[in-house]
Amino acid sequence: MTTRKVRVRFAPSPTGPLHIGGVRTALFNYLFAKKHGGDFILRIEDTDSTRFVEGAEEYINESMEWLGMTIDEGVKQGGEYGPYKQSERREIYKKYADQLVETGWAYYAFDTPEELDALRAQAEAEKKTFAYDMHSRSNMKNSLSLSEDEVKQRMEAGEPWVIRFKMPEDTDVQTNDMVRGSVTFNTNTLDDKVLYKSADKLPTYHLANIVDDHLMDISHVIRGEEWLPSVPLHIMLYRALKWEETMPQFAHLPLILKPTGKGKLSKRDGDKGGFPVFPLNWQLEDGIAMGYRESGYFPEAMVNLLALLGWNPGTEQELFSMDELVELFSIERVNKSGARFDPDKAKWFNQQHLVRKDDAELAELFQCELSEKGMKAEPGFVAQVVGLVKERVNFVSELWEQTAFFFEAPVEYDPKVVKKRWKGDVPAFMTELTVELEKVSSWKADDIKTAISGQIEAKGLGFGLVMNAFRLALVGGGFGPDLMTIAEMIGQDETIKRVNAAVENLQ
RNA sequence: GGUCCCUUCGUCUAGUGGUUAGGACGCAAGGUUUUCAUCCUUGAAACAGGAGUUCGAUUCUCCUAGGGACUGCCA
Repeated sequence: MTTRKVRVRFAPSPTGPLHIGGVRTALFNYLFAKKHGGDFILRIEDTDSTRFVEGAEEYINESMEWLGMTIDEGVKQGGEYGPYKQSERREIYKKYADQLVETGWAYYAFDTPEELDALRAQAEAEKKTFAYDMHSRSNMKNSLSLSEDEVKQRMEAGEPWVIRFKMPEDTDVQTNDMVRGSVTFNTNTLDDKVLYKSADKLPTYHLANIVDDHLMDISHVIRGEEWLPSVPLHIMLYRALKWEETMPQFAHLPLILKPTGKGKLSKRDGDKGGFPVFPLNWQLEDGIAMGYRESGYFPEAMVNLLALLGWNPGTEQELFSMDELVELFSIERVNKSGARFDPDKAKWFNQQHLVRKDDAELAELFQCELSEKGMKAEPGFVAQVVGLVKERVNFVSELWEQTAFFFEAPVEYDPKVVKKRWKGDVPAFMTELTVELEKVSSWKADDIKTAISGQIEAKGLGFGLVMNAFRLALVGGGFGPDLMTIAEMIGQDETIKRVNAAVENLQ
């Protein structure tokens, strides 16, 4: 058996912003493709004309680009297997739907949605479940129960119809899932799914999916666990179309669950917990759905955290670049059980990636924030500042609150610190200290320290007491990196000015 | 209800027929730091339950319980 080229697809439907679970599915597809030197295809599954959302397709493209998942074939990229948008492939599906009817694998049905709803409601009232299946199909309005003439008549009269798959009886369907192993279903529990609808001349997901995967020569289908129950239908479809020989291999990924409580992660969880569930911001009628990008996450951090939700390389390494993930990824090491999303750990991943960035790169990102605040600073200076504090922030957006004092004198002083540090002999001493600071001829951290230490000793004061007050004057609070370094960086004049200002303001 | 899937610290997970069941996030304590943070050290914390197979099961099998997905002319 010759091993065929790996070709996988990510096939979202453009009904809104891409969910984090969808992003992970895309990522695993991408990693698998690249690991095996294969193609990563983006197919837009817009077969539900009623759920189409403007802008969703562009959102998907932008998300993939931001995260660094390069698409080999797709609507924008083109390719030899196009079109890559299902609404542009109508004729193709119609042909195969007809073929299934001709070969007896499917039939026309005229039951209206309202009739079916009524039957479902009725069944529910009797605590039963209605299914359009091998048991009920003969009582329904379809080409199996109706005479040929009547079928023809209804169709010629323009009555809407659908094509349903005629699920065979009592057949065991077995699949060898790449993450779950052997799974078996019996067709007796399956229903006759709609494959095609005349109303909008479009197939449903099931038919479109099989036809496209076959025609696009997809080798592996990697998708969420919610698709597992439809595997037997899909296998039967491959069989009915005589494509079983080249049927792709399936892999069903575990779900991403809520941080607390039950069920799979949803948009509401993000709102409640204050963390993003989407890669990019998405405008809603009643507000905005937060995105990772706009929340300050690095794309590589998001990729990293998503990769480890349901997969691990078996070592104790937790931080990976996209290249490393491609190198190490294997579908066999994907977990079977659902993974709860942990917002705290997500932050940690971002912090880890932030610390690992070099100062110049971070400085560049920080410059944007600075200019928004009307601050101008030399790139070299900003890089130095960033280097001093990057270990104490999770996001670029937190940089300002840690470094504002490098760019402007404190506008206010932390009252708690004032109360604790600015008392007794301190104010008087600080005034004297400015005189000493004036005298420092070489404004370097070490020299400043020597000067201050000498003065403290001469006065017999506590080192800590003075230093904390000095920090309060320069920073406005009790935080920040090494104080002497701060003094050196803001300069001699500014340092003295701030001490004087503090003495004046904190009487 | 039916079908299918899943089950190791609170969370993400490693792991093996014989281990002190390992790591990470978070949490707690201590230390370093003139401060905050970092950092370091330490600690608490798990094999869902019951049978069976076996000299020995967290590991293999079965059952139970719990959780989840699906059950649309949605994907």
